[in-house]
Amino acid sequence: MSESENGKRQQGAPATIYDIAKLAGVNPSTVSRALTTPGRISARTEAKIRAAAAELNYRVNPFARALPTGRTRLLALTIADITNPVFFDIVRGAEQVAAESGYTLVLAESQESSSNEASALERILPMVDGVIMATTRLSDDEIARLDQEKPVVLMNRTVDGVVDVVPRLEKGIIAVIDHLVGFGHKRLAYLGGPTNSWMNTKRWDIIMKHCLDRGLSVVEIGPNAPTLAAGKEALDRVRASGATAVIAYNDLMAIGLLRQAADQGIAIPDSLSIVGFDNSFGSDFTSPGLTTVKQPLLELGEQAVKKMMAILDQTADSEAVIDEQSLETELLVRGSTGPVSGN
Amino acid sequence: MSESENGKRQQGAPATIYDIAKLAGVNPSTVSRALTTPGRISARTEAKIRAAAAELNYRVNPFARALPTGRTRLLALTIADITNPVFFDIVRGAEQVAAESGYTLVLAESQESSSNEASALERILPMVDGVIMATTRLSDDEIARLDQEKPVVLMNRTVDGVVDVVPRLEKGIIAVIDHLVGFGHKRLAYLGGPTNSWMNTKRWDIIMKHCLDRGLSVVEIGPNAPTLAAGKEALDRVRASGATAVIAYNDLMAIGLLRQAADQGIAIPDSLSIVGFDNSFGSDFTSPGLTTVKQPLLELGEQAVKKMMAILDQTADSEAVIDEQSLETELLVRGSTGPVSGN
DNA sequence: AATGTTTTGGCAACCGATTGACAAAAAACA
DNA sequence: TGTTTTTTGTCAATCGGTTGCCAAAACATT
Repeated sequence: MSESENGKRQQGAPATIYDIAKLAGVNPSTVSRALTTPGRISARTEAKIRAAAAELNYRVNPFARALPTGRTRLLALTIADITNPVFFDIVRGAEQVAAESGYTLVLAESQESSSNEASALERILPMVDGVIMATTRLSDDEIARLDQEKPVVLMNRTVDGVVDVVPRLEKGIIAVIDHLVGFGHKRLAYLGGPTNSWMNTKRWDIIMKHCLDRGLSVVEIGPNAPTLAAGKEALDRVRASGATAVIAYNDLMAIGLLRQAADQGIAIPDSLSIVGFDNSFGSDFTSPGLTTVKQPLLELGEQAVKKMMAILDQTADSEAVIDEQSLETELLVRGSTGPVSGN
Repeated sequence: MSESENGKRQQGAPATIYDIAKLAGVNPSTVSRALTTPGRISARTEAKIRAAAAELNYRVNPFARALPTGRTRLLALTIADITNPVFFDIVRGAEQVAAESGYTLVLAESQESSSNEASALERILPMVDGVIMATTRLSDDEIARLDQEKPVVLMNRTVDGVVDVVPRLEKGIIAVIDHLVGFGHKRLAYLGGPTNSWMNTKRWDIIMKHCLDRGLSVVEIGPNAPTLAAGKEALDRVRASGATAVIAYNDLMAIGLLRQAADQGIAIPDSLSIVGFDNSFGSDFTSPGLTTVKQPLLELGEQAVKKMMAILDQTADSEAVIDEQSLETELLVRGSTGPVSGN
């Protein structure tokens, strides 16, 4: 912050194709063709133009390009709460695939509020080519309507008519339940997440079904916010339920339980087995580490963007890419589960 | 994915000011004025136009607007590694202030690589009004050059002539050292971060200075990647150094030390006191919780965007906003530090 | 009623690219 | 050499807004 502060900061206005045209002695449209339609212009002229472009340090103006083409190469990614580490790998996977294809991600955080989400989307929608919803609190109707305007890819949720990426839950959940049964648990609890979370309902349904099949008793405790604090608060209710093992809606809540138990001097897993969902960042920070149903988060993000690309530039194999559902959940055993002890 | 799949997904092309003009029976330029320059157009006409706009569900095309004005209301935020939870609150704080002012953030992750960072910026630069660098691996020169093209606000780093937001480190660091001295520690270690991190050098310099002042011995162990894994790996070196307390470059590394110690059955803080930096997400997941030098991360993000706004729309108090440096670090004591025990 | 002043809205150029249509130049063929 | 075909580059319209300039309309003043 010195002398240079006063007045304009950027002097050299960025070069345009008109500048290049002048320098190379051709028409602007020739420049455009040389740069975007390889082969359309003779090699000699193209080389001359590229040299001029390089000399002027030219970069296309994405807006000027977006205007006639309608394509911005921008993708919206909506998440409920950036403070939730599940999004780490989702975002990273999405980022990577997007960058490879020359797309850029714009993050829209809703902070768990559907009105926030709607207004953020309102703002971004006109400038993106599509919307990827990692976690959305919007209703099915709103999502379907959105999909009318711009292509949508949903993660971890299904809405009729909308493309989605949903890892199969069954495998992981069956493995957890078998794991707990193997330790002698007979009374389970499910610590539920937010009401308007599609995934929450789904997880509970499948858990309940498989507990019934095996003659285990299971109760749902909730709904709760999907946060560390909510997990802490819920510990008393979980213990009161008489369950010897609890499966939480996500890792954050499970860690909350774990932390609260530590504070109260309750031994984990001796007095209570705890399982989370997602294997998100931090689930191995605790002592003991958290047993969890791992989601392929990185792949989730990757596949969502791949599907979006398939929708956007319809190629031969688009159909196949869009219909692919290859992701699975799996059990990851750490120290927070163990044999039921005589209580 | 049903009947509606085939062919176009979006039918109703978004409304333009021309559509509104036709519906309201006025000239397109009048529509533009009515919508952007309140007061320029008579109340009656404006009302008519707004009604028409509402009826057509009109939203400005940001690109069409950006073309003549050169302002996109998009801000780039560069971070080194989205997997690092320090960014949670930074991003959230930045997001919030940006959204209030009608700006949208575009995240650019460099994954700790300066070439990645450069290429991501290359892609985004033409479409943003400014760049906020939360953690950058670029050199001073590169940053200064960037600032020539588009306004830059730096976080946690200082480059001559570039606007920055840097919390004062002294207060927090002095408090830690006094805290450790109070517990009887005489031999400290600093577990260093990456070489090209400005902040790493800064932290080490200040720690060293104050240790010297108090006649404590201190060694730097590093450089290291700023990751959990690097922290784990470093434990042996830390113990070999004979230090009774270690201050890590960031919380992630400190947690790595903590986890590794737990795995090896080394009691914390009895055998070794551990301190982190940042108070980032997850630093209270561990047992014991991590003592850390807390950074005002949310405010950091907020203030960075505020400064950017001040640069972008020069108002009366811009100077004051840009020059403000009010943030402080402070000590947050949890369980990972304690009295030195006879070893 | 005549004149002056302020409001209000329209015209047209412009931002920086893309692209269909076409003419000039070059190459291929007879 | 003359004709046809292909290649190459130019012209001009277009995307959807913004904005300086100007004329018409409304209002105020004498």
